[in-house]
Amino acid sequence: MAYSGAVDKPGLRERKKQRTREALIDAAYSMFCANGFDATTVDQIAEAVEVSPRTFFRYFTSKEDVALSLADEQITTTLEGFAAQPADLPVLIAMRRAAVEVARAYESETTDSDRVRYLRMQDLISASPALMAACVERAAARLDEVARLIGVRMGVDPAVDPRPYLVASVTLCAVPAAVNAWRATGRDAPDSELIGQAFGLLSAGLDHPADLA
Amino acid sequence: MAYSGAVDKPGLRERKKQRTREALIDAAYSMFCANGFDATTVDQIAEAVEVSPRTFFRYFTSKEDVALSLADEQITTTLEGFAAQPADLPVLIAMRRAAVEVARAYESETTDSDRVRYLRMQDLISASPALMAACVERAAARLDEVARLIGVRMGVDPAVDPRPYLVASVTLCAVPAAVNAWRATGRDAPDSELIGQAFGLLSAGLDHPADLA
DNA sequence: ACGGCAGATGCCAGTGTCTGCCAGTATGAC
DNA sequence: GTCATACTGGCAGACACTGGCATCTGCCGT
Repeated sequence: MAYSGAVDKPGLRERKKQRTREALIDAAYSMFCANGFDATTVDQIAEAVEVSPRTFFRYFTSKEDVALSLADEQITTTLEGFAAQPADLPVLIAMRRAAVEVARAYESETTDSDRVRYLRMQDLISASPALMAACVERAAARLDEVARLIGVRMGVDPAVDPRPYLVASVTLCAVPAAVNAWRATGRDAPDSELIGQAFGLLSAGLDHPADLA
Repeated sequence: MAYSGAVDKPGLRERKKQRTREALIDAAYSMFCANGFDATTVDQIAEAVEVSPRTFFRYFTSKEDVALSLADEQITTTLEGFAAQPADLPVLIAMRRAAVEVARAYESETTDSDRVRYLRMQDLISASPALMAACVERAAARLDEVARLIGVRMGVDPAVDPRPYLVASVTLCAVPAAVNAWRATGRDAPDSELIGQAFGLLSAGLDHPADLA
């Protein structure tokens, strides 16, 4: 290496790739928000970044992929936070804390572009059924992983006791849907609070009335 | 009308349409099961029934549609059963009863073709991510309808109180996912039992241990 | 510093889903 | 029998996505 200042310089090729990837995401989000997800074609996104359409598919496996790349990171971060919670916490409480932490982190993001992009993504997913489906599909793909983590905390084996799968399903699928609906009801509380409330209801049992604070 | 014997004869045209529709579903299921969902093309299905591919799309909006036509009916039936439950039952209990009833009805279906087709559908959906996604997309499309029904029973307005949406999401999305995972764990209990257990856990609150009977 | 290597990209052709459009045919109403 | 209507087929085309091949460029050993 030339001079050892940085910990590990990624190399020119790698940086260029990263820039292309970011540019594709940015262009895609702009156009999705301007014209809608369905009305935006891959060709248009590629043209905006001045790469060939073929190249787009070398960075993202599908049109949905570019829209949900942020959501994926979010899930990953949440799971890391979940695993790091104190071991004596009940499962849903631990999951709630992790989810709320992540939402708060995005909400208080200093750089505008990150925070705005996060909010845009929420709206995009809400607006497009195709995206919503893709979102759940990706979540389902991680169901095993999540169930395993939950099983560890519950002290049971997901292969024998199905409860981890139930909790995993609820977390991955029902909570986002509920938060989405919640936002639709007009309350403009930040997502972090809505997430907290959704978990609260689940934790208490859905049939028992709970205060909505 | 010609002669008023039957209550309302659907007419030749209508009957022919119904036959075409059934034939398409049958052919599709056979080929899906034989070669898989993805490996089966619309052209092949159309050719098997001797209609043009164009006509296929006049009966079904997509390839997924033909595979999920049964699931749609199932949801509809469940919702009807839900609305018919005694009004003093808690929401999840009522939903559980309705869902279990429907599953039982299919399991004890007298005509083999219906029962077999139901089981085939389950396996198809489990096996194909694309189908799973479409399934969720359709469920999401009915979220408002379900939330409205639940709101009536809870005595709250879904436009103000988001809890109906939470329950609806859980019912439409988390429960099927959990049941699916449950089946994957190897237990070969009938779906009706798995559904019942899943609702039981939700009703009690996910953090409290519950017997899995 | 040079040359070869591997990865990144572009271009092209092709598959498969799905949608308008227009014309031909069959059904039901009179 | 006649006519409007609905159903159908065939065609052209948009769009997502994939494989193959040629080209170029950053990377690395010598």
